[in-house]
Amino acid sequence: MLARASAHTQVLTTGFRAPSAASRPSAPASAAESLAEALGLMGAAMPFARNTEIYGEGEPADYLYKLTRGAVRTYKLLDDGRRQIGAFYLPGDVFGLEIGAEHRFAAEAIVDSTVVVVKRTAVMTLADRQYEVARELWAMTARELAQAQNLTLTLGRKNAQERVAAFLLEMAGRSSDRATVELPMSRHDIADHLGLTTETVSRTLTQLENAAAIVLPTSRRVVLRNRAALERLNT
Amino acid sequence: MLARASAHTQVLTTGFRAPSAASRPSAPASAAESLAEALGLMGAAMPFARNTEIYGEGEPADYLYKLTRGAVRTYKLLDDGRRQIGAFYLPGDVFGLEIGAEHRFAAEAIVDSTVVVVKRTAVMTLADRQYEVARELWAMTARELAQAQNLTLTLGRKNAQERVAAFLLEMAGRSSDRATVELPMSRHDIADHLGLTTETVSRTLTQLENAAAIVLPTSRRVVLRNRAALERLNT
DNA sequence: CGATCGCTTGATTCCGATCAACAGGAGTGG
DNA sequence: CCACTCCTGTTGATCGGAATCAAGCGATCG
Repeated sequence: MLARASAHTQVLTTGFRAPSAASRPSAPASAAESLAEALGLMGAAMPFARNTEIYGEGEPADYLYKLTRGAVRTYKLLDDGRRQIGAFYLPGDVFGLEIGAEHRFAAEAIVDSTVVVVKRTAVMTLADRQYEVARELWAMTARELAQAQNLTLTLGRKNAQERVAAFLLEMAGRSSDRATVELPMSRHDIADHLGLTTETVSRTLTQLENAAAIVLPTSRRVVLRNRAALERLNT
Repeated sequence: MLARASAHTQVLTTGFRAPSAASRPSAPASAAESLAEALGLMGAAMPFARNTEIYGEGEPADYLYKLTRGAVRTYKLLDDGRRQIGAFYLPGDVFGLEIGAEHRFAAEAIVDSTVVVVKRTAVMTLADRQYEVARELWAMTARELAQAQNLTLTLGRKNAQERVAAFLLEMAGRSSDRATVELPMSRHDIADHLGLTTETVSRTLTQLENAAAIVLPTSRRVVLRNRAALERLNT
């Protein structure tokens, strides 16, 4: 990512002003809870086209990212091309936060997206001064940990139906409309997140529709018709 | 865990003295790196017999734990008894650190073990005052995250041989002797960590032995004979 | 308008699960 | 001390769920 690296630098040196928004009294709830929001004011918005890389695995983690439009996947590859998608990010989510020097996953835009790019040193400087910021960075890592640990249970011990049900419920929990899920990602992406194949994801969604648990108005829109049935699969 | 809870309270109120060891100049390397060591001085040692619970999933996370002898597993259960072991802990490891109010996994002693139990509020108070402590708590969570994320790749995309090879290499990396691994846990535990069955773990170890990648002097001792072969399976 | 991509469905294969038996060892109680 | 049981691990036979191989259908795009 050579061209993009310089693009980062450029927008950041012109656009970055460290407004220290987390300390403003007008911030919502607590200062800590607003860190994700404050990050949106600390960096510069950058567009990424569909299927383009935001950063690669092993690259220096000099920035963190807040998604404001679109959708992002993070993933690891085995050398023969097998892929594990660690997480999907939706608008409002922060990703790319590392404590080490390098990104442990690669990140790509799933659809055309806009990302606010924030220099890590700026955030760390803030954390040095304000305990609430340091605490919130820790909390972000802890939330990612909880999510990764839940995924290990899904991948280690659930069958295809249970995996897909868990995925739909998780996506529903993150959407504004609790009952309708818009899927920005392909069946292949879902498969690579759930440790399945495209065909199995497709078949399983069809099964769930036949069982009246969901409706598929289009392939990228899922209506949860019988949430209890899905939750029964989820435990 | 009623009897145990009061036991915790008792030993802690008598034994806890907050020596603030992390700030002593005699600490090894950096103050931050010695937090795990300092924890050993902040709590009271408690013995746990083989297969006994240290804490349950969903219990209040009022303590964190440093293992000084034995081995520990943390796990989640599905309601029909399927189990996913999130991690194994060996002497020197810290576990049970949460940012939320509750333990997200249960913890059990695999063999007779000794654990130093530290009140979380004591550590958090220290973190409020010393940036290095807060930073090290964050780093501990980040290390657990990295480990959980690596496990998702294993569980989502690797076959049985690759899973077992990854497990052996990870255990070898944590043992003093790089080439010999002592396994405190049963085949069943390994299976529940790797998303396999007891039989498949056993068969796979036999295959690896037949392929001259390992030797099994006893069922609980593994000698890595051809590390390159294992690493070829690991990527 | 042809080509490519994403999705679905069908047929078949295969890896690991399941079911089953047995051996060795540790612990227990007589 | 021995007889017994229980637990752990290994190996064999069979099964089954998801992967693989294959085909076809729209929708999108150059």
